[in-house]
Amino acid sequence: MADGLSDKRAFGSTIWERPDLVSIKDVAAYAGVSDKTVSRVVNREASVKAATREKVEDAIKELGYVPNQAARLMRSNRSGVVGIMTDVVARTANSVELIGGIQDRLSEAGKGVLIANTGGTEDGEQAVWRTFQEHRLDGVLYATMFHQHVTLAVEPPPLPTVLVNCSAPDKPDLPSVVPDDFEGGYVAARYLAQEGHKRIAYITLNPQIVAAKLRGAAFQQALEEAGVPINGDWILAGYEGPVGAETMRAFRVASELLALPDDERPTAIMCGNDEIALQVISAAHAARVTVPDDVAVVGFDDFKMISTNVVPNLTTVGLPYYDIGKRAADKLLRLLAGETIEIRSDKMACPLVVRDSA
Amino acid sequence: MADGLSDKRAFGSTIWERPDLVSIKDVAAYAGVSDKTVSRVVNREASVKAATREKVEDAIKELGYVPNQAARLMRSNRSGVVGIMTDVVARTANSVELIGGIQDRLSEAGKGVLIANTGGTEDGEQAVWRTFQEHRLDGVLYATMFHQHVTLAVEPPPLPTVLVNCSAPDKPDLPSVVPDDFEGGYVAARYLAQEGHKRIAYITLNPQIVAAKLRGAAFQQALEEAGVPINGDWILAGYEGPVGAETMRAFRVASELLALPDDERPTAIMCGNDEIALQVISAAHAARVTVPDDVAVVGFDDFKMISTNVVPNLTTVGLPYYDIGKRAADKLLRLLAGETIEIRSDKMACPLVVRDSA
DNA sequence: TAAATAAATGACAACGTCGACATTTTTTCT
DNA sequence: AGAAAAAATGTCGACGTTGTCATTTATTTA
Repeated sequence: MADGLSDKRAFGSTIWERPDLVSIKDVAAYAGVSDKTVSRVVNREASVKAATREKVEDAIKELGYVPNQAARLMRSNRSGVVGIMTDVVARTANSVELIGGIQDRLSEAGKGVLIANTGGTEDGEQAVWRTFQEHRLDGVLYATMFHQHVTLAVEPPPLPTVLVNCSAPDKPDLPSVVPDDFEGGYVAARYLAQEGHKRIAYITLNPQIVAAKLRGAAFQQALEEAGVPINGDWILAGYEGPVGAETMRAFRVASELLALPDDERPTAIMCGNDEIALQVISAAHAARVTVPDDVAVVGFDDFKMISTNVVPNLTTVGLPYYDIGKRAADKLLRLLAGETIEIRSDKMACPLVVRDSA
Repeated sequence: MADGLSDKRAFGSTIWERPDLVSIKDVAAYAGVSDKTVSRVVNREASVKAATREKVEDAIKELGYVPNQAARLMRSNRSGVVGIMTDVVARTANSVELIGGIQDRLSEAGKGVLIANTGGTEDGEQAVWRTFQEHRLDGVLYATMFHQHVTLAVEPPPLPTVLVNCSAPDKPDLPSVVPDDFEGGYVAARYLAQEGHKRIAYITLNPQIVAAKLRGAAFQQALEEAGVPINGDWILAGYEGPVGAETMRAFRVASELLALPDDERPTAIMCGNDEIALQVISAAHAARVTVPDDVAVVGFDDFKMISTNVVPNLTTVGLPYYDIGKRAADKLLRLLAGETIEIRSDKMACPLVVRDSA
């Protein structure tokens, strides 16, 4: 066998030889017309006689001609491709929806999509900017995994850019699309208040995170407005450690909360995200406290993998990542079309999804 | 305000004017050398005097020159970009790792990555193949969300292609990289047997799915080899409905299993994936059956979001998606380099991750 | 020091496509 | 039928880069 492998066909059809590429001129010669006429057919321009068009189309099919975008680009200097630059977003569950929304909107507009990871480093980001410029991308969507504040590695961005899920406080002119974490937190807390809860605890994300701050502020405001007392001891961090390397401690925290006597225990726990909520429900089970009868649990993020699989299904606040992606793409497209963008920072509403846990 | 918006600076720095692009000739003129010399500097070719190189590099920096990849491509007809074609994979949690692995390997090799979704339709797939050809991509990684059998919409694939997480039974020559679901199922079942379990149930994925079949067969073989009896009534589907639109029923199924008297109840439940496992654990809690003391639970897939957050943490079989991606990318690169690929279908081992639930 | 060799740089064409403009063919109108 | 207008098609060059080969400049050798 070792010997036979030198044969080109040794691996059957998986050896792709790179056929001499068919150009527009080959087609023109084959069809007996000029290259320009072929160009016209390919680009669906008007003034081509039906008979000619047919002749050309046959030739195209016969020769397997595929237009060379690079050559097109070279004339127009517009690639028709938009870049998505992410820190590590392309590796998280959220990102999936985000990118889906972006892709859907861009492909509607006939744009291609190029995804690149910066790896979270400044060097990485610079390299990506460079690649994007080399490929003459039309624009860039700069997306992060968490809602956070960012500083671009290249200032000002050398290509039209929209921030997605992040904002640049020192560059307020950069358009951005972010979730309205405040509103989401507010809606969730108000819901619990309206359901009659008077003893509400809150297990937070890493407090460093922008989203955590906004949600926390909303929690306080909603309860104040509803006249529900706020117990400072019941606002507890579900994670510990620095951003990006935190460890979960929601189970422990929740267990302590739930170990309180019946009439001192919180009747509702709001959670910084669904992962925390899962730990809280696990803790409730372990403590023989039933959800939602003894404690209501509200999550955040609506990670479907958790929220629809845990029993009881999670009542949670959805992060509209798909819509954020779509909106951001739309914004970039409008920017590219030369429209003036009035609203620099779009905040997308976070809907409360009521299921069984609260 | 409405009026002022016509002013170019109304939106501050977020109006990117497209500056007249700097070409190699501009740099050459500025540096007082020929365009070819600039080209040599840019491409780090040997024979350029240090003084000249410096002059040129200054000019490049001064003018902000960025080479135009399209023009390069037009001469070489090689884009240096690899396409990832997915059904809907870019929208699922698994895919995140898969794509990460691919990206890491490809960027090592200095290749770009272009991700495109087919939307799962034949038309969509054809459109993507076309785009890939138009951009003269070097090669294609054809990835699916589930380990499954596929038929390409364009036969034979017009570009060098490696299948990722799928295989084409009617095209055995197409290189592919898939998880070794059989081995994973085998390891999990054997582990339970070795732990002394004699009454083991299995709640499966949609039985249509390739992975489900392989894992099921492995379950049977492992138990047979271990001399553990197999109860046909305890092999139950955790989902119902057609592939892609199934509904979860693992909670119900598990609840029935767990409602059996203590000495008839399974002492271990193997699950088709971690979502099923989460429902099983939920059911155990509801039935006041403790995990793992009364029932051990083993998941599959190691979705971190579930496996590390539910308490007890899930013992599960990891799907090495990152490695699969990396391996597939590597395989494609070797193919592109003209190497002969000996092994057409790589099966990647699925490691058992022992945590607390079994 | 002149010739021979090596190193550095330059001139020019070509890649595939399409825009500007020119030319030919067809259709319409009188 | 002949002229004018409209439609169809063709010619040519430019886009930015690099390969080929030619030319200039610096270095080594006899």
